Amino acid sequence: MPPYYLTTPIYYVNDAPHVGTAYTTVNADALARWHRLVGDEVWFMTGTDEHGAKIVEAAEANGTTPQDWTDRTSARFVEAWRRLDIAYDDFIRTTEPRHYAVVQRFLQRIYDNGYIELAPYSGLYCVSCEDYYTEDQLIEGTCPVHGRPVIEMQEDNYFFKLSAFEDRLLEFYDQHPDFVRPVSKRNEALGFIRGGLRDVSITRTSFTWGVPVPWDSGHVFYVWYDALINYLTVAGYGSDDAAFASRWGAAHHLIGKDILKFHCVWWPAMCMAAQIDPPDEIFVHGYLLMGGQKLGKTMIAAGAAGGDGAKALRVTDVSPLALADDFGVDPLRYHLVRDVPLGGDGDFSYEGIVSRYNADLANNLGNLVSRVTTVVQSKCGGVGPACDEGSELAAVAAETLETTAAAWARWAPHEGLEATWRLIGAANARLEAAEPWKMEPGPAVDAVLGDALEVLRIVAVLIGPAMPATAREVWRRIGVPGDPGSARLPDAAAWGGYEGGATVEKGAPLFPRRKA
RNA sequence: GGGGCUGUAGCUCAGUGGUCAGAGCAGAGGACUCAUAAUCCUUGGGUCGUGGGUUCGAUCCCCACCAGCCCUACCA
Repeated sequence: MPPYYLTTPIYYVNDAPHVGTAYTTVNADALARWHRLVGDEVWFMTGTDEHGAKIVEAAEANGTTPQDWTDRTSARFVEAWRRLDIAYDDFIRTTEPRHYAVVQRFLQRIYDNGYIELAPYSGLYCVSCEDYYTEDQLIEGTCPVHGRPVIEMQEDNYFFKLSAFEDRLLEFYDQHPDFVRPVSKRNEALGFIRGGLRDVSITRTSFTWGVPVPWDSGHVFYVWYDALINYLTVAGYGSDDAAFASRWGAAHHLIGKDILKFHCVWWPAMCMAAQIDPPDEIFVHGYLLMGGQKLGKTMIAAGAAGGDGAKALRVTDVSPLALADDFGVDPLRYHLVRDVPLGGDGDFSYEGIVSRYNADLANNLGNLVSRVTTVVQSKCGGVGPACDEGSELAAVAAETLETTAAAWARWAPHEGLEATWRLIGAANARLEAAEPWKMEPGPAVDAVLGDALEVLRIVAVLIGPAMPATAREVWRRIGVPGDPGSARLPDAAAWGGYEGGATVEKGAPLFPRRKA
């Protein structure tokens, strides 16, 4: 079993999970499940990023300590991912002792290698960004990101000598053409590197909520600088050499485009400085856009505050948990995986979810389950007949498996699902042509319905990564024992798996059609 | 200022230096009634953003322009 180590970004615990973070996490979970399905030895992690001045501020504003505040906010992510059926193997919090140990070990190594040095730094500082700005970067004297006033600050900071890695990074990119995908994002990273790299200030002395710098007790590491290292903590850096050797040789980061620079520029340079390999691959996805606007914390906050009445009120729908309550967990997951190609930006709208839900889930998959189980009741006494080994659908199923698998393998789960749905369409067409509901019970009816049941069995396997609960329910209704999540390709999708003789249940519609 | 991306049927998007530019959804017509007013069949003539250029020939190559988005040192 080839190892496959998949990571999401760790989420900053300043606010609740929103649809954007759910988008990343659900897609990562679906990809992890897909890799398990094809037999990879998957290690899938997510977590929360909990240091920095903003956390200290938020804790104070809420009348509590940073530790208490991060305990509470991190728990909201755990809960959200539980609700959304995220099957991670590890959830890391950057405030955990295991992470402190790895950060200190890793950065001590870089320090010992001579890539970190002390330098005085003074300038205009934004507390929210935790960063300095030059005069001309400011907008009317305020931070260009947050619009907040900056303050005059001076401190001795340790700097990571990022500038020393310009050539080595370019060389690495040259030798690893698939390091960053898609290509458009790789170009962006290359452009950034070619534009010249500045050394990065990586420590702070103005507060203590961070990982202490091991060689200088007055400093803590800057939050981003400790955050990236979480991937190593989970992989077992310095604590489990066997796990680390396996996982770090197969590390795949899924990230949003906003943090491209840290992952595609800083991170490989940090790895080089510490004499380990950079990760295998970084896949950069786009944003969900809503009415052309970035859908994020800021927008949610603005909406909650009032603003433009009708639109602002829809903000509650934008909570992934609210959407899950409304549509169901699997339909939400399906929408997040199916409707937006990973890599580009995508539109996110209530109408879009409803439209996709009705077309794919209610009319096609759900309705197919209903009609097949109904006819099995009336023509086969509720017992599912075996499929026909020589069915014309066997070839369609084989082609579907091939196309679906190829798509998932290249980070195109939306195309994978699209391909899977063609098999559902073929089954519907086949029923229409054969009209088993008009036939007398017998071998001919059995063959047609057995084939339809076999399609449902295979479809359940293939949709499992995106909709695990639905996959289980389909198997249960058609009488297939076990959990499709434990199935392994390609065997599980080979034609002929539906043996017949099982009790088929006609239940309520899987996905009741929604009114637009 | 610099860099990157996008602009293709009502909507969301595929796509290729050359026979009629494609899919899904929506819409239209028909069939059917097992099924969740579902399904199946038929139906898409859209200046492939605008103007040039290269070429025997471009939607796809080059240039300019227009429109929109993003990055330019810390919100997935």
